[in-house]
Amino acid sequence: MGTKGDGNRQRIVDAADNLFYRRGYNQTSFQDISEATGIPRGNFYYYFKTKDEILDAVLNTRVEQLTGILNRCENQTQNGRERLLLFSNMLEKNRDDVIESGCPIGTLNSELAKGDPALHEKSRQVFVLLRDWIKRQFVALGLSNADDLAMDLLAKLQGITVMACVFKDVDYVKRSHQQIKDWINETGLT
Amino acid sequence: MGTKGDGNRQRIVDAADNLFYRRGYNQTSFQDISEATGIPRGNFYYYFKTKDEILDAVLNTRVEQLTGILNRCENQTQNGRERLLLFSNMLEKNRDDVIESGCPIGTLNSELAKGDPALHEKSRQVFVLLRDWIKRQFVALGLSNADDLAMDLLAKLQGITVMACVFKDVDYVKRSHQQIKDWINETGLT
DNA sequence: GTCTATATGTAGATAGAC
DNA sequence: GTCTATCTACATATAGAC
Repeated sequence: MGTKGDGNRQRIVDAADNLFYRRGYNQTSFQDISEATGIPRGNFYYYFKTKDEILDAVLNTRVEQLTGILNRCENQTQNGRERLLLFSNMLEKNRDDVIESGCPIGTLNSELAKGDPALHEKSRQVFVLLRDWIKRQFVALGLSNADDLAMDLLAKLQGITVMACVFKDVDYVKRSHQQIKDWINETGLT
Repeated sequence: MGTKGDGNRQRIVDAADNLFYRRGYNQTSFQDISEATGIPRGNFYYYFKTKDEILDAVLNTRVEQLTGILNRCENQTQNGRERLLLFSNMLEKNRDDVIESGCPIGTLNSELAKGDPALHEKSRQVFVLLRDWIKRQFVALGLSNADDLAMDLLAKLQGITVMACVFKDVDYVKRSHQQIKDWINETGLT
């Protein structure tokens, strides 16, 4: 509700978002975020009581960003298949980051799965959002196994990002994204 | 080369292997390993100079274990397709652990990708071993795009493990492993 | 609201007695 | 070879001046 500090609060969240992705949550210290923003460590506690609360804010931001992406896909076409292709194309733009650091939500989820279950649950919500949106597109195509297909598409995307990060192979990523698009175009056709 | 301490050394490696999988490398402390083994912290430095050396020993153990698994698959049949199915069946047995903590080599790779490149490179070698073995089975089937198919199979497996760990859904894992087996059986048939 | 100084805990790593 | 005591660095978190 404040007016002045909100800018600083968002700068902390944005820097944390980036660092949690590139170095991981546990390996990102307050000092790292402080150096990235120029805001002193002690000041963080004016906006957040704990590091967990920063993570919570980061995940909220990611949900908002993903919602924006999905809304843009929805606004461009009414056809479920075309929406899925648009979404796939948007992911493809992050190719270089994926090769370097993996999928932002996938790797964060893997990391948090090994620690506090409450944190893991929060990170899972980003996947829930995405799964439901993909499912709705398949439902719009009249497919009865829409939820299974949503899981399959997510698994394909996650599999590619893991392998991309392991082997750092641009050509592999290009080829695999084409396979994804082919699969979207074929799926559910008689 | 010693005679007495080798048992303790292996106990440290085995406990670290398990903890690195369930909690992650960075989140596993010497105290954790100490409590798991009953061996005092300070004693570790008789066997390993740094924590990185423990990781190195763990990765060597994993390479050996994986080599053993692959050899067993090779000894049971000469047919590449059947070997791949045997391997897939072996992975399926780890279903509960995968749901809880993900793929041992996949999640470790994701974690190490965000830190020291030298550590990441070591963990990548486990994937290289696996990729080459799968490739050889496709080559034995006379398929010219064997390496691409090996990457595709690895991506499928990794995608399933990520989603399994995110959503903790046993039925999803069962269904997906059946898809893998179907794919292995179809691939390369005219 | 902002910043410095500091409290408290724990990490990896070392020294040296036995 | 084994173990205890300890060093140094850095983590999250707090207190309080401005």
